[in-house]
Amino acid sequence: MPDDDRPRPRPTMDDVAARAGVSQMTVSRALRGTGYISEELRARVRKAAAELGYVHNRLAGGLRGQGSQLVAVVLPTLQNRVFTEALDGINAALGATGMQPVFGVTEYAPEREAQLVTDLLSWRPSGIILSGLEHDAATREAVIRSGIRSAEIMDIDGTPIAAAFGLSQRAAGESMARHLLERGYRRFAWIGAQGGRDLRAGKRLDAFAATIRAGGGQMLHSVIADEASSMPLGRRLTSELLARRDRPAAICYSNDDLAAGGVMHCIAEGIAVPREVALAGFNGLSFLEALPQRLTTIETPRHEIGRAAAAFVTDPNAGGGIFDLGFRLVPGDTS
Amino acid sequence: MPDDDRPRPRPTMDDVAARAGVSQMTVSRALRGTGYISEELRARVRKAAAELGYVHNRLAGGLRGQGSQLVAVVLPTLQNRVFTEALDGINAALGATGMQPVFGVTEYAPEREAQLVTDLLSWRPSGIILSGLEHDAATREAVIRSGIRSAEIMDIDGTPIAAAFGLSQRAAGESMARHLLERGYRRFAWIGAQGGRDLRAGKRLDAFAATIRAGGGQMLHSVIADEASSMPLGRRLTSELLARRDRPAAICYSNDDLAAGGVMHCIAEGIAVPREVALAGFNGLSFLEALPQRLTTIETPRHEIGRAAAAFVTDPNAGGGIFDLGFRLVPGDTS
DNA sequence: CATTTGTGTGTTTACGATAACACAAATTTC
DNA sequence: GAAATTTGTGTTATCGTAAACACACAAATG
Repeated sequence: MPDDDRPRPRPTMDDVAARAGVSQMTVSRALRGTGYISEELRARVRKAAAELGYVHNRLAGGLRGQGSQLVAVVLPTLQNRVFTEALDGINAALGATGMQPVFGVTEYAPEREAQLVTDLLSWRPSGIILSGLEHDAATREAVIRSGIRSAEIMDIDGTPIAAAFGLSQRAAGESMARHLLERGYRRFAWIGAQGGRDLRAGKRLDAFAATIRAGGGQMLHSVIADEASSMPLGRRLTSELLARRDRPAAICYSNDDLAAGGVMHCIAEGIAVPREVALAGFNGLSFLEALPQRLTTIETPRHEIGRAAAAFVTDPNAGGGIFDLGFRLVPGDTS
Repeated sequence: MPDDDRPRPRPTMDDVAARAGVSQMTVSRALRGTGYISEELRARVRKAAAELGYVHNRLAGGLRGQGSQLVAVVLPTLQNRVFTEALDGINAALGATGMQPVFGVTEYAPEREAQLVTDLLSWRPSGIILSGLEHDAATREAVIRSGIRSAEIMDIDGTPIAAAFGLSQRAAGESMARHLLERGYRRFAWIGAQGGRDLRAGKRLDAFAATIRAGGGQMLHSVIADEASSMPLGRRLTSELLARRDRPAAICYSNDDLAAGGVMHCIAEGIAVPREVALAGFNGLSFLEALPQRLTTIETPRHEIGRAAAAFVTDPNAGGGIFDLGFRLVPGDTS
């Protein structure tokens, strides 16, 4: 076992240069493929680098050069599929550019967002992707001062720092309300989670309730649990709601996890959906397709939102603005 | 509007030092809170930094100092809750240390893993977290040469580079098989996904099948779809499987998404579970609790696995080895 | 044939922070 | 009261890379 205890320093470009018999700068050019360089030298350098086990040091590169080849991503949570799918989209788009995401999670707390943005900016990322349009003044300020490209995802009802990619949460809430009114329902309830910290869900609820009332319907209940959304929570809240005297004819959930939980409750209790009570979700999560009862939901292009936002922040020429990637109301079974 | 078009350079510690009337080194000490420094100066420096909107440059810090305050994380996919939950655990543990995760996704392709590890190592992270114990020789080599702390998560059946945090996938498969045999089932089928690229699921299947056979049972079918696992896929495969002549008495799925899809199929078709066919999943995803039919599953401490792995790589004194965080078989309803 | 233009390589310098060392002044210790 | 320690601050060297500039020499252009 040829063991070597001292943590000998990692090889640098100078070491590679010495081995290949060229200058350090030539190594830099050869490995990055920039500027003019002969094929022969390029091969020699690559070989020397491989033999030494040379690993590029992007800290040094980023310090000297411009961008750091990192993109900062700030998400409210990793427990909601919506954000992990958006992250997947971001990751997919970055994969093509050689950039890497560094990320942080706020748990829906604005002050953590501010702290996180500061921390992430210290990596001098080439871009930053935030969730939603509402931020602390400090957060906005920090992003603007940084001068880097920014994108805000999921919501477009507001004024982005530079660009917003998502859908109109208000329009989605309104659309759902109109659909249910058209189907003849008049007595509604809403079930949500995250204790109102999810501002996008709040916008949907506001628009939903306003449209319902304007259309002659009633909002009987609006239950927002403090905990994170999940199928079990949806099941429990539905159970509680349906135990009340003034049963709604339709329940709208702030997302599909909750709605699926509602379906489970109805299946378990033998409650006919949608005859006895109609259920509607939000997001179009793929597992809805597997439910025995097809729910009404609104499909959102989460992956595409992430992809587009990442493409935006990595393209220095792309112009900002509001990018509405739309949504699609998917009607559920009527019997 | 005092607008300033030229992208004036971001303030550095020198600027802060000038404004606070101290040396640049004092600024470094004041902001990091290292060494001796008077409270008065510390306050003055903080104030100057805030006024200038100074943002620390960790590229420079990392280059000169040792660690880069980054932890590299390599996951096979973001579409499986197991890994996003582990990521959440990693993130939670890192939050306490001021480190940030940089991550990449391999899509279960070993060669992408090798590339990704090289890319991530170029950030000179203080640690790296990989998924599973099977890697390309190049990947292992790169991690070892880097000299940084590493942890491998989810699996412990094998030899880790430095440390493994997870559970014995074989023991889990065996445990499930024994449980089902005890319940009297003898005719089995297995449903999986990811076309066998998920090596951990493969280990579970091997151990499961071996135990079933040793216990006098038969493995009638073993269906591994090529696509990613999901509830709809589980529903489809279950439907196909149950349409065959030689129906199994029990179906074991490689994870809960697939199993839940199976439940949905049975509910929709009016097939009694577990009387007509028993179903068993793997992972103990929380949504199982919401199903009308409680399935047998094996709960795994995914969040804790992530947390422990992150704690390990950020603690320079922690000793390596195999850390079995266990699993728990949760029996389903029997009627 | 003189002059551009393109190709290939080397030298110098700067990026922005931290470690290591140096040195005063204020305290404590014996 | 001298020596040792603690506290507080500054100076210098350095991390590993890439931009900027310089300089050869070949081929293309007029």
